[in-house]
Amino acid sequence: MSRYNARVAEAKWQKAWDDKGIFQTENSSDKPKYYVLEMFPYPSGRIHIGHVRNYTMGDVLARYKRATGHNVLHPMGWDAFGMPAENAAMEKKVHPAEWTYANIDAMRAQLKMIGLSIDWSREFATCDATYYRHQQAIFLELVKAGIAYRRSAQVNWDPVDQTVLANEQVIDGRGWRSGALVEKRELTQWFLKITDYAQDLLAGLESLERWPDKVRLMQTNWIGRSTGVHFTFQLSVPDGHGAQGVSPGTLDVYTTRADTLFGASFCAVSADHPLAQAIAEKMPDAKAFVDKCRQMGTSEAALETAEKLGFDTGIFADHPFVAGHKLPVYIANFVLMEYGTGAIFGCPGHDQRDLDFARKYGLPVTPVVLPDGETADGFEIGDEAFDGDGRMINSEFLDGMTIPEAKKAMADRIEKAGFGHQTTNFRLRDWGVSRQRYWGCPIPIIHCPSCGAVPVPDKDLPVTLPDDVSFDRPGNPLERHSTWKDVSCPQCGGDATRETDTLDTFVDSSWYFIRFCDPASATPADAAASTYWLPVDQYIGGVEHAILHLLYARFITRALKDLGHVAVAEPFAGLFTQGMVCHETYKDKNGDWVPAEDVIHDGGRPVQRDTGEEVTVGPVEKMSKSKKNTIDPEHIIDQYGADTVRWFVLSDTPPERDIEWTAAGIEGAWRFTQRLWRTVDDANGHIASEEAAKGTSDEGRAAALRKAAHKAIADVTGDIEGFRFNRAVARLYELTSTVQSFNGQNPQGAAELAALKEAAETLVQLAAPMMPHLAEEAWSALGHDRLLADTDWPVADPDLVKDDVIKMAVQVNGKRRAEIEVAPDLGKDKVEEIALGDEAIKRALGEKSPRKVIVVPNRIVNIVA
RNA sequence: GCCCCUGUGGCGGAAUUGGUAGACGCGACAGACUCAAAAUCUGUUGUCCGCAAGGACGUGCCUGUUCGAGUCAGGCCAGGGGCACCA
Repeated sequence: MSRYNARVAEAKWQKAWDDKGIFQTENSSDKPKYYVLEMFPYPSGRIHIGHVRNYTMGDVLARYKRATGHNVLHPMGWDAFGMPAENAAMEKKVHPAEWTYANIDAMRAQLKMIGLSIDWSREFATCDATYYRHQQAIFLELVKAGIAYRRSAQVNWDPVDQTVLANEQVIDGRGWRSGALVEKRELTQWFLKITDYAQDLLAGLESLERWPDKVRLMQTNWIGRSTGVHFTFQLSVPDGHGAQGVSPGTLDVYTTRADTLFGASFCAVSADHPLAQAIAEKMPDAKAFVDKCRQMGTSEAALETAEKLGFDTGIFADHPFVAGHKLPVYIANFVLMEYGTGAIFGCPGHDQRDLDFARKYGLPVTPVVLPDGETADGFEIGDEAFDGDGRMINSEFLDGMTIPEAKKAMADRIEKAGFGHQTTNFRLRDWGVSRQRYWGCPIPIIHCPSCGAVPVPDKDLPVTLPDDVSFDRPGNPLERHSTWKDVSCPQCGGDATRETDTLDTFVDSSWYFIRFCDPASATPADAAASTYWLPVDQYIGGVEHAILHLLYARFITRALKDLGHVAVAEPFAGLFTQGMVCHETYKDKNGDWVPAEDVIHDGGRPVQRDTGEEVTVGPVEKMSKSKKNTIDPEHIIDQYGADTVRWFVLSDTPPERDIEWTAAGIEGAWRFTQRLWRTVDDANGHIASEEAAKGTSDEGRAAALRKAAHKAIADVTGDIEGFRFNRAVARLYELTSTVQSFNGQNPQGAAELAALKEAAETLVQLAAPMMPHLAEEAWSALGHDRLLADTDWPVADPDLVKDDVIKMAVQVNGKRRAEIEVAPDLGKDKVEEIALGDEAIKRALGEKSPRKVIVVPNRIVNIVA
């Protein structure tokens, strides 16, 4: 009996695939095309288990599709721009490009160890000038089309480090390095008009049938289409008010609950609203409040969880339908300038946030919707606003209406009176793409004092990043790089400066899948290649990208379609979102994190490998560097081989769910690797035995084995198609056990040996997408010269997949009392007869007689007595 | 705070989508092989009552719909993901 040597076999078969170039793909074929893509990695330096899981899933699918006669595109590249490279530059004094390309080399080598069926000839990194050259061209086309534009927007500003901070770099309102209080600062920045596509992006979701419902729902909510009313309040400024003369006299609001207008008790405007700005200029305490709002984070979560604060401006808004009813106008920290008009009216009775605000500032609370079943007399709002269904009260001409009726009636009345109109509003905001950083795609614009923002002429593209930069000072090195920055204007020839902002890395990842179709194309997208390959048939990646990356990619693809670059509007026909990889966390007696790879189990106690000191086991969390609970796949592959690691990440846990990495789990996968090899090896011994060939077969046993093999083909095929890899794994465990026990029963004769050969080959073929190296080795051992990677997928014989007899449970009043065996698709009457004749059922029924018998064919019988 | 997801034995999970809850694996226990250990093989393994036959309970919690609910509806609880400059 031979033992499987993963190290030798894996190197051997990787070379065999490579030498024949079988994973290199042509841009045309008689076969149907299939484009499988996993979200490309950020080159952080090391592959982590999450990558292995992601790429293994894609590889299973790619290999399966190849075997089922598809022309498969399965490429790999690098999402290579971003902040970590600049952080490394600051901390380790290494150039971002050098750091990034070294990481790519290291990670490419690691990925190749996994044995992925990737067409490496199409590889590129987004930081390659050959890639971002085309991104710059696309950007200029977007400028020309009016999709890219400039406007002022706020950023997080660290006054000590003199730099813009990402939201994740703001911790409790302070800069992560300097600890200084973060300010908001206005900068002129580039935006992409994704809002022009809001309705389109929303409608397109309906066609994405092979996307998870939850992702479509999240995007729907993110786009946030609502219908409501936009209308104008008349403002009155009391005599002697500090803001005398600055008020524009009116205030525009947007509401989705026009029906509750009679319950309004205040108005509120954002601190960034022009009215708030105007008042702040005249009133010092208003300015103090606005400044305070400015110190809050820019993230929505920070705004929503912050204490709701307001500043009473002393100005009033006149209620449009109640003469003399004046609503105080507040500046409030929870009103977003970005949404609607940046101003609202508050109806505390029916909105929890408004209610909290009203209670805090002593404003009246008038219920205007009466819950069904309540009486108007004495109905009051307590601590909870009522946002359910009901009928209007206290609302004059709306009284007695349902909420939808009242919304319509109020909108009609406002339109007729001429101070407002019904409108559709989106929560989606335009996409700010300017980043004040070096390590990104330069924005190909030249700012000229006389010509304005001038596009860099196409012949001058790409605008490449200068290499000679230093990170010893804070801020963007491009801004102080005069030989790069100072240029002459392409239009007038006068002195001008380059745009020093670079593009958001989400732009890089919004069209890379198009570039893979033909990475050498002289245009951003080769028409023939992209028409052939797009859309991506199956995209696979983390659910954390469910909104931003996927929405931006859908948007850019639509824009490129409108610009004539691609033929499709939707880039990803199928989407699968995988779960994360988690691991236990460990701390030492000082409460410091202990690296998971340094922890061993000594007699059940977790201890540090070197010191033997006991560690405390913390919760199972997503693998992260900060918690030191990462496992380096390279170490595991060295120890067990790639197939074992691939098998583990596919086993047990459904792909969409989080998986926990455990030492026991990888051990179990390793034992199975050896068991599978042994099973095929043993089978081979029987098949080759001249002695066994002379014996006489038990036809029944041979037939049963064939049946098991063909059922496995049907099951595993369905499981791979349906992304149920964990179940495919379970089916392969079963088939292995079946073949193994057949081996143990001394098979002989033509029929048994033929069945055994078929079953062993089937087992190897079905395992191949998951354990490609071992499968090739076993396939070769079974006497095949042709590569398994080039062999067709087995086909199940429908006659062998069918059951001969079906076990049906029989229930009495919903409780299982017996099991009967019947022929498949036996008539209901017959089944009922057999069920009622069963001894256990007679006993269970006792004195009672059946009142009703429900027979679900091939499933269950329920007797109601 | 808002949006989305998840919750089943000691553990990972399965359940043909409303029809026998616990497939398959891990762990544990018992046995075989071995001088011994490892490896391997065989068997048992949701909980409770019972010698057994058998019975009761059981899918985070509560309520409901149904002949029948892990699955559907309503209300909670707990954990996770996203929230627009992390990728």
